[in-house]
Amino acid sequence: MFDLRAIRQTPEEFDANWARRGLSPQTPEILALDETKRALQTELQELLAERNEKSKEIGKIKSQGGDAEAIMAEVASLKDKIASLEEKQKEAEEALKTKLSGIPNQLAEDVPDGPDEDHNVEVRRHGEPKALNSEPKDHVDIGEGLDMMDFATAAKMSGSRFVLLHSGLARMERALAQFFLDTHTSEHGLTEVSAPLLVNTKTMFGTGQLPKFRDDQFKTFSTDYLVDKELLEESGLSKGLMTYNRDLWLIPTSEVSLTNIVAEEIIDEETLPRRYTAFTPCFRKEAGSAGKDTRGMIRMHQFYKVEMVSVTAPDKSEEEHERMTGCAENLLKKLELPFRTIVLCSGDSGFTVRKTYDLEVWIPSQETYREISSCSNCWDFQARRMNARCRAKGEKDTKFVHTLNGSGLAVGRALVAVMENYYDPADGGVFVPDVLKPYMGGMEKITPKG
RNA sequence: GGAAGAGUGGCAGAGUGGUUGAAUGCACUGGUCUUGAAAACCAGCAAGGAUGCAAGUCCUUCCAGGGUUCGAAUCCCUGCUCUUCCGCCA
Repeated sequence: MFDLRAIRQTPEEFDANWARRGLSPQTPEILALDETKRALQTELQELLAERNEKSKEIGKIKSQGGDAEAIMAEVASLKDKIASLEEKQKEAEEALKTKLSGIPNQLAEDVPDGPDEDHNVEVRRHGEPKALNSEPKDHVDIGEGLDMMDFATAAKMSGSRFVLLHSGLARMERALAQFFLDTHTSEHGLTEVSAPLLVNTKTMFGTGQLPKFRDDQFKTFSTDYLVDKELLEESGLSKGLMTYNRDLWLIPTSEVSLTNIVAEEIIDEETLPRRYTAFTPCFRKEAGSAGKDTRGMIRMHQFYKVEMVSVTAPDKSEEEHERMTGCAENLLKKLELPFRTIVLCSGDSGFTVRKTYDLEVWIPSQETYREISSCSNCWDFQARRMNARCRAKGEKDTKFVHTLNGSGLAVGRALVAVMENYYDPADGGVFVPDVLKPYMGGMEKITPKG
């Protein structure tokens, strides 16, 4: 969300920034809605002030035993006017909020301009892809060769974009997650959190998944709710029943749960930054990805991810962004996987984001780098949506915090990367990276069953 | 799932229809005193918004939504959360 005062002052700057994402000018509509809302609000407040004053007078007269009939009638006559203005004001406010909640974040100045992912800019590179003396095998062939990766059975129970892992691969997935978490907590100073996987609508709004990306989310529903909804429609009862809502959303990333920890809070600025990490499954509809990455484990409806989230004071988020990206890179270095870091261009940057670094790991079978982590500075965008603020000692005013999130790392994709980069064509096995051995009982290599 | 109770400012906790945005205590901030600190004393201390050059004025908010009323923290309805007990369960 945005600072309306700032938009009023320099609308052209906001439009120019949004234009970098390919948006047409947004401020004329925003300012018009804002104008309407404020005019109604002022009018309403004048009436309310009149009502309050006269009501107080009635109280005074009555306490002195006088007759207040005349003035009571006067106030009563204001009632309808106030009710209708209240309605209009609420509608105007709603319209403004709807408009604002669908507009993406402002981009940082140093985000390169460009229409799509082909215009992202490489920042640095680490490691060299190994020269292969045979055709590279992709992770599906490797996994099925090991008899430890099973898409068919997953499809039977859940449809496409699900998978079962067995034995060594299942254990390696777990080992990766443990290794990531332990490195974050012991070396990077993050606090491990175990948080809800099902969250309410307000929470999904806070981090920006709703309302715009509704179609990408999985939603649960409860029969209780349906019963009540039917009752509601039949009875034509008040809207009050609508607030009874046990429907929950499956998190698409633990960024949602971790960032919303500070929703509605006022934090002592001295206690910032807060740095969280969590290992959770993530659930995504992948609605817009039909036909994309249909083979293998790259794009699943359910996958594991270790997430990092930082909450900082407003002047500290840029350095925190670099730090966070470094934490993710550190994991790939320890795994000895070749990767590069890129900065996303304007057209490829996400809705909530001011600036994003992607880490891309080398995937031999595709002879290219593929995304394995995305580290973003959301600035005050999410904080405004979830009303998360901080206050410096001795200061009266509160400020919106800045929030950042990054994968550290996507576990499924990390498994893919390890399988392909550590593949041994001699026997179809997969060497265990040194850092994972302690997590796999000292195992040196995953070898085919039997 | 059933029963009972409760949700008020950073915390604790008064307040059951009328100058209550809210007593009091703690915490916090400034001051007096002190070599310094503590104690004591004095003063200040919610958030969001509208309007205005500003000083200020006004509006909203006592879990949330709806209702009654000239007027709601206070009365009614619905929901949510928490506590205790029972049931069920990993």
